Amino acid sequence: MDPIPQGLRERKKLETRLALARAALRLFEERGYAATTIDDIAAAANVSRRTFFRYFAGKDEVFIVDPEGKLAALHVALAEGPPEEPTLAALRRGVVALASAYFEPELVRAEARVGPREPAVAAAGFAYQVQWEDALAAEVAADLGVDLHADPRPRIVAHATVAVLRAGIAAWLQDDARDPAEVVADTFDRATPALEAILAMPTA
Amino acid sequence: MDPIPQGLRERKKLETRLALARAALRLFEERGYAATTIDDIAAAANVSRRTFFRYFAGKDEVFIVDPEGKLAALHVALAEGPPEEPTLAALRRGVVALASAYFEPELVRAEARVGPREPAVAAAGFAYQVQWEDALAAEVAADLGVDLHADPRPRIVAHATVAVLRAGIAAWLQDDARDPAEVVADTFDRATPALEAILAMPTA
DNA sequence: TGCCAAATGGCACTCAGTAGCACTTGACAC
DNA sequence: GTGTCAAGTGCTACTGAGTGCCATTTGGCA
Repeated sequence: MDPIPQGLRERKKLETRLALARAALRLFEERGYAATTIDDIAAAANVSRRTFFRYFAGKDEVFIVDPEGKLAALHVALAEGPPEEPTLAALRRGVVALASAYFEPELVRAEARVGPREPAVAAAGFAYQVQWEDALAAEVAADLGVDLHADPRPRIVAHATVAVLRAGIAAWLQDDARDPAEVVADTFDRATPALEAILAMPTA
Repeated sequence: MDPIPQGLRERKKLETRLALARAALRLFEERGYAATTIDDIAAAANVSRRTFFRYFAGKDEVFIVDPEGKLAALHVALAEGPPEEPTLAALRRGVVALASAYFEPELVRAEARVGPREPAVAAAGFAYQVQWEDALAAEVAADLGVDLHADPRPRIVAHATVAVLRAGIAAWLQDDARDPAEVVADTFDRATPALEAILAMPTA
């Protein structure tokens, strides 16, 4: 999210979103995910149940902000390079874009705390990750000029790239001081030889 | 699933499961996922709504069979090698086990047809994939003697390995004639140099 | 100050998912 | 065969997720 929202309206929205997420985090840890209703979360955040759904798509996505915007940012990042650039350069821009776009540290930390104990929360986050993998795989397939269904390399390198992103975020969680995009970029650079080896895989 | 269930009871169970999955596949394609209720599916399969939930955990998992059993099979496969074997040997056994255990071609094809159009169905399948990635990552971390949260390699190689599995299944979908486990094993073998390159990643 | 649009709250509704209990039907011993 | 047991099933009732609609409030702006 923007670090300093413009008007009062935008500031209040951010405040409401964080209040809902904080309430959910607290309640999930106090009594568990299943035992917490959306009514509970909304009441704890002093808004109506109806408002909860105006901020989040569901109980399992209460730590996820604007997934459509993130996917759009990924697509933009993949498309904005020069036509002749190496395949990996586009992937690097993609993961860095995901790590910077709309990055809300408090929600990332909340998901990292609740996710391991509540599979539904982890699965919700993972569902969007699949879209990133699809976008990355399509980019690689187009770049190599191969069929996504016949050649395994685009999918494998896409999965590995998302794993790099997740590993980078995990490293950032251990060390808040650095910028998440920078940590992810570092991780990607160290993984580059491995990603190149995937692209060098024999195709048949 | 077992190709030839033992008694009448077991055969009827398999029949009911497939009837539900077939009805769901047909209805999803006819009128879409959201417009299909579980009542519709159960009615089309001539069972009660209550029975549907005795076979599947939810509408989004109507093509998924016994995920706990698959995860257990993975853990068994990872554990059964000799202590000194190479890390990749255990991973190979793991994905081959996943490709063979409880493999029901009709349901795999159904999920492949509906998944791309219905994100909820795809997400349900991928949710279990996360557990496999966790298991594989833990295996690799233990094998390398490193911390899963500090060293990115276990997660990246685990993601890539699951991508190999998915790519193998995708290849099998294009060519039913071969055994799925065999196709996955082939894909894994071609990816081996790339997986080794991931393990060779600099750690800091 | 007054208008407009965004945001919210409340209500009513559908449907997913669960619990409990009664009933039916394979499996198996005799 | 016959009886017994357990697995599987149907039915009913309930909670809670998620949505559509409309009235009300509130911030942005002329």
